[in-house]
Amino acid sequence: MDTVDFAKALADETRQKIMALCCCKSLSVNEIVEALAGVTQPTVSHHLKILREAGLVIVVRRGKEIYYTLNQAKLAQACCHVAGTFAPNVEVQITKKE
Amino acid sequence: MDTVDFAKALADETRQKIMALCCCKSLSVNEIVEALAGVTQPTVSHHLKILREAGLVIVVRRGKEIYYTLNQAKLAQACCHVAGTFAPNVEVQITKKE
DNA sequence: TTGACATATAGAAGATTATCTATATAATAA
DNA sequence: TTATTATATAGATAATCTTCTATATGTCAA
Repeated sequence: MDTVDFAKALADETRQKIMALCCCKSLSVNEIVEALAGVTQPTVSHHLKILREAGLVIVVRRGKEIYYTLNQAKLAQACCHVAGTFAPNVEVQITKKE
Repeated sequence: MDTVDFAKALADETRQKIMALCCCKSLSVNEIVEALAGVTQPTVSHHLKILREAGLVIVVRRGKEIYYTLNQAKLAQACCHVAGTFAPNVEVQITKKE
């Protein structure tokens, strides 16, 4: 992924809250809306779209609900790519996966 | 550093060009302006201010000129922090420094 | 001190983004 | 099919950000 697109996807507080929420579990849009408290459903959908287009979330439909999960591997990879691009003298690596 | 501030500092194409330019060498503001070609000096100064406030550049004055260098260590550290925050199941580490 | 050069800051204009309300689309249940 | 629930999209508004021009500040040399 392009480093500018990646940085832009990260560069919003609400989006980072959403990322933190669904980084380790699958949440439906409504669950995210409830967890955020103070943000409307269309706003959450808007942010999810940006994360989706950046390839940072995994999307699964189950019945009426759509579940979002942060793609940790993709995110870690993008972080390493940024470090590799702008800090070539520092070795940043993914050392272990689960 | 806050992950939102870090992401915002990265989230601009011109800023990333500046980062790439002075990631491995010290450049004066005018040298950056010349290298960018198409961006005015005040615009460059504006972006350098944002990078400075994010702690991502090292600033040294030599005579009339002010030299900027990207702080690779800080940048790599911030990348690892982002990965650690949002991808806790992936191990991203600084494995070697120079 | 004055002039020249390098960089920063102020303020305005235009572009992009975040957010809202209203509404459309999709899936399910009755 | 119709009603209900879940999510997405459209369009408007406000805030934020990028960029410019004009100007101020800082440094050095004459």
